[in-house]
Amino acid sequence: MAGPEPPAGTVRSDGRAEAEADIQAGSEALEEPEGPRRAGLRSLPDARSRQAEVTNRLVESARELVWDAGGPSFTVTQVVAAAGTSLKSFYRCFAGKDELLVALFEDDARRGAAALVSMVDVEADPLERLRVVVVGLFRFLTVEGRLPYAAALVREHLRLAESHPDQLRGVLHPFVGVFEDAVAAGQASGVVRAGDPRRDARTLFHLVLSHLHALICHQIEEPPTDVAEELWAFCSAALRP
Amino acid sequence: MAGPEPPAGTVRSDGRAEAEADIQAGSEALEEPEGPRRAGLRSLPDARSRQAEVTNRLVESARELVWDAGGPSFTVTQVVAAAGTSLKSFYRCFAGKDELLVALFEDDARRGAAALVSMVDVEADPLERLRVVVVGLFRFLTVEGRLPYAAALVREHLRLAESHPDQLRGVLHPFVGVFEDAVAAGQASGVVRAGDPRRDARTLFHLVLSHLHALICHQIEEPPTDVAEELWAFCSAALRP
DNA sequence: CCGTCCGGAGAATGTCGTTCTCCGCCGGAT
DNA sequence: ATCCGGCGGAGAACGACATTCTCCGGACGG
Repeated sequence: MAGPEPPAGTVRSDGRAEAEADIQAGSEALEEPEGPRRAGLRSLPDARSRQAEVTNRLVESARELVWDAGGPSFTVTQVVAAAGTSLKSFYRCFAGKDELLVALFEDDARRGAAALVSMVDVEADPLERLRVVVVGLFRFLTVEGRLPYAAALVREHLRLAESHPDQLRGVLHPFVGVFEDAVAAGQASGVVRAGDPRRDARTLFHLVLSHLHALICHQIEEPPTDVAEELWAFCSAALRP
Repeated sequence: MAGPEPPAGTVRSDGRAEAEADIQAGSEALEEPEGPRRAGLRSLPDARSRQAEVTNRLVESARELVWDAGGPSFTVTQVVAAAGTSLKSFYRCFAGKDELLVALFEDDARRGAAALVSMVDVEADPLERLRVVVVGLFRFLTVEGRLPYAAALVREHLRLAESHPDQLRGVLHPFVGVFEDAVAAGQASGVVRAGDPRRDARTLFHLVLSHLHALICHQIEEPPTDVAEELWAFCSAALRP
């Protein structure tokens, strides 16, 4: 995964894939020129791809553990056991547990944003598109057993935003980007009041996460579908011209 | 403010008394009747007040540690050292570190809500009162060096909301109550659209916290005052009839 | 003065993240 | 084929903490 550009996301053919370079710390030694000087090593590319392979397996295992433990309560030892590798390898791939979580969230943000985009693209009306972004993200995170997983994401995301602010900004960018595009499009077609699209996007995003969290903590008793609609009612009122 | 609850606004110099019953687990033995059976003990009331005293000192020490460490990174050992008591006493007062945090937040919520109410009460116009609630809470939490403290509050509040949902609901009730009152008053005088005041109150509250957190994590670069005004612009748009 | 209970000091335990050590193994050099 | 150097696995060691447990002194009713 350290390579210049794995096809990983395929989200949008445009940008927003470059966050990767920032995400993985701990692989600083990799970019030195593989000139004839170091010819004696086992092929560098092999080492890279093996490491990328391990990294992916670690992230996958972490995802599963978070999924069915309903939180990042998993231990590093569990992750490496599930990934069939060793602690040493883990710490060669990530600077620590938090870095793994960041990588996991980055992966999820990419997937989620892709899913969201595909939900939005079937709509033509700008306002309807915006609605689908808000409600769609909410629904995407509340389907079936994904709720506890989403809870972990919401909670840890706040913690990580404080300890790794720069990386987190990059991680959430795909999501916020989708919101931002939708808001900007709404403004362009006059169905959304003027304003900084990025700020509004961030606000909407936080609103979705807040409601999600409230739902998880049983501070709200209504069914998710209703919550989603009420959320959208609030947002659309706030954004109407 | 929801029915049975004491008026959130008044800080009640007594305060704190009945909350203890909920907060401190681990003192099950205290409520047995002090009949002649157990006459041989040192006076029960004394024991209670001494314990309450210790509880207060622990909470105070925790507040200071959170304050100048900028987070709940303090250790239990530090708290008891600062409070001049022992681990044993700590665990007699609280079931664990989290319970202490809950008690701390409860205390702060009461103080903050009181401060908020006194800020609001100088205004007469319902919409203006609502504005002061939103902007006032924001400002209250961003003054001077309170920001890191507020950060800890926001972050841990989410974590605790998952592990102690019932207690947290009670803890935040004072705050949300102030919002709820303001929203309801706004509805009554027609400056706020119809809707469930409690839900809207919760949404506004979460919006304030989200913006606060964004500010803390440097996801927003503007000065706090501007953020507060933009926040209110969003909220007032969402709530206008 | 005595037994009893309270509460302090702090040692012991268990869990984790993180680091460190040892060692087998594989590919290339000789 | 044999030797060598480093990669990676297994997992022990370490350090921080929360939480529990043990011991002990001292106060207080009898």
